[in-house]
Amino acid sequence: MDEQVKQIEIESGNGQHLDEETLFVVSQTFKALSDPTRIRILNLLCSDEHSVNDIAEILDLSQSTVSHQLRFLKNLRLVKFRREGTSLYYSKDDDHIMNLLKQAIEHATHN
Amino acid sequence: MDEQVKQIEIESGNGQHLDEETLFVVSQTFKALSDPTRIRILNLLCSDEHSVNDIAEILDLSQSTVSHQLRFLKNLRLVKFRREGTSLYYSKDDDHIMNLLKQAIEHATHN
DNA sequence: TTTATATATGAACACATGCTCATATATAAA
DNA sequence: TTTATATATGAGCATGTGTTCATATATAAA
Repeated sequence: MDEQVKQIEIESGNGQHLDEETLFVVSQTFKALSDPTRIRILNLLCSDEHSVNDIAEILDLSQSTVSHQLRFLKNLRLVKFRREGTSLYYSKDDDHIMNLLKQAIEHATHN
Repeated sequence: MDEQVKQIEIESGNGQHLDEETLFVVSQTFKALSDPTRIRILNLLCSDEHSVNDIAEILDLSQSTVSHQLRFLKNLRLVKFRREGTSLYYSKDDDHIMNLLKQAIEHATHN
């Protein structure tokens, strides 16, 4: 890699100019984590996989709400699923972003 | 699923139950980081302090927009300011959250 | 096939959000 | 005081968002 490009990339998270695509991806990622319902779903999927109806029952949400939010999270590749009969079991699909959520929760509870 | 199993699942695993206040604080924090304009402002304040007009000029935003967003960020204690004459110099006020932003930017650019 | 169960989907609605515009406030200098 | 500069603020508007409701789709069993 070219040294100048490399230097720019190193500094990209340190106050340098952010290109439009990066800005979009970062804002979308944080938007996914900015809704209480999605936070609860991700927090539940932090440890284990769960079917849609399980998530709805555990978190006391409607099946439709859970399905809509899972689609949102799936489009951002934050969760994935596997089929077993008629059930779809969802689980986390981005450990780095899940770690951001964990940090924020700890930051909020430890103060 | 019966109530006892449901209760156990809520409190088990790595993802602990999130009370309403934690949920609110976490979602508000991520909401602050979910808008491109606020991301650009925070990214600019990552290294140095800047006056309102400086931020507006550097990022090509209106003075009103910058002031509104700074109030938003100040209410969440993500930024602070000091007065010097008629100018207000804003700077970061939460290194932990700034670190979350930095991580997300690096995650977005390194893929 | 019919029936039951699980999940996905789109429309509609209420509410939130971010920007612009005009104006208010605050400090400093003349 | 008057004037200039810097910042804050509220109203209005267009757009975005999350939920509910009804319904569609998909898989499995009878």
